[in-house]
Amino acid sequence: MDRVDKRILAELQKNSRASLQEIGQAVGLSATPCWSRIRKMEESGVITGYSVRLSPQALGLGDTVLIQVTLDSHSDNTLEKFGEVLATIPEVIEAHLVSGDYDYLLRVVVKDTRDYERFLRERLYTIKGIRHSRSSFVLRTLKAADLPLSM
Amino acid sequence: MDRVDKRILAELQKNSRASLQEIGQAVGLSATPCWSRIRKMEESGVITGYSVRLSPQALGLGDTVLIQVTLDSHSDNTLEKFGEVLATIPEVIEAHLVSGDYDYLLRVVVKDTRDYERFLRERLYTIKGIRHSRSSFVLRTLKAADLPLSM
DNA sequence: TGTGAAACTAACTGGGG
DNA sequence: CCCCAGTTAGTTTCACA
Repeated sequence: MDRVDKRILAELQKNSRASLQEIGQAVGLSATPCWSRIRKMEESGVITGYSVRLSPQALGLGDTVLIQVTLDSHSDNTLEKFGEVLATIPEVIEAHLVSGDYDYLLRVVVKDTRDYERFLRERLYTIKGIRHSRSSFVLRTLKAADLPLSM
Repeated sequence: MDRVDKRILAELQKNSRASLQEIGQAVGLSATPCWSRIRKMEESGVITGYSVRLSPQALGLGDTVLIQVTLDSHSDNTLEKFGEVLATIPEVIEAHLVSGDYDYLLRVVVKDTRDYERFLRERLYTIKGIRHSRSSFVLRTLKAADLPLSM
């Protein structure tokens, strides 16, 4: 992992379908070494896959909500069970077990506020063991989630 | 956007470098219609780009921290300024303006807890206008961030 | 809208600096 | 390590059902 590898990753973050020639051009190398560097990073686990960026809005998912969840109990069993239930809920696209004031942070996508009300009623409030939850609607997103490669 | 389009998107979310033949196989179509459906979704804005999934750990970014930030003032100007400063901090990989108890939720990646202490001292606490911040370390991530296509 | 073949472009392999 | 040239595989276009 040198400076050139990081620049290649930055190019792939911008557009993973760019040709090896385009990437090579951007980092000042021919296609062949770019290809072998990328392969090495795939093998070493730096690159874990290739994905597509989708517009939630265009898919009819206009609202993102961040939910802080506090559980009744912090036993291994309760945490495990809660995680398993979350895995089955499509609206929950992220779930993090965290330290601090609450236990879980969820990221949920829904059509609109009406749909969110349905989500709470049908999905979240039917889960046993939730002591407390607190919702925050995302009003604006200022930064997306690419990893920093300059540090 | 029909059922087949969604299945194509699901395949691309799993692996955006799969060949059109592989995608076609998965959705029961030949390569050509897959290609034209993908092109249409690119043009209509459903697909906004192609990216690479990287391992934060493999890049030496072992800790993720979620920070709730409350600002002193909620004037347009303050919010704007704060957003501009955040944009320049590489450790901040996500920033959401939210409704509710606090104003911003940040997602920050750092090497370790020592590095987080540095981040707080050098980056976050030097920003004017922060009334209060509350950090939660991510202990475990149970679900990643692909959009649901089954709903 | 779909299929299948033809033309084109990019990914991959190996030889040489 | 890198470049270049040749081979293989994938993408894009087109004629037709």
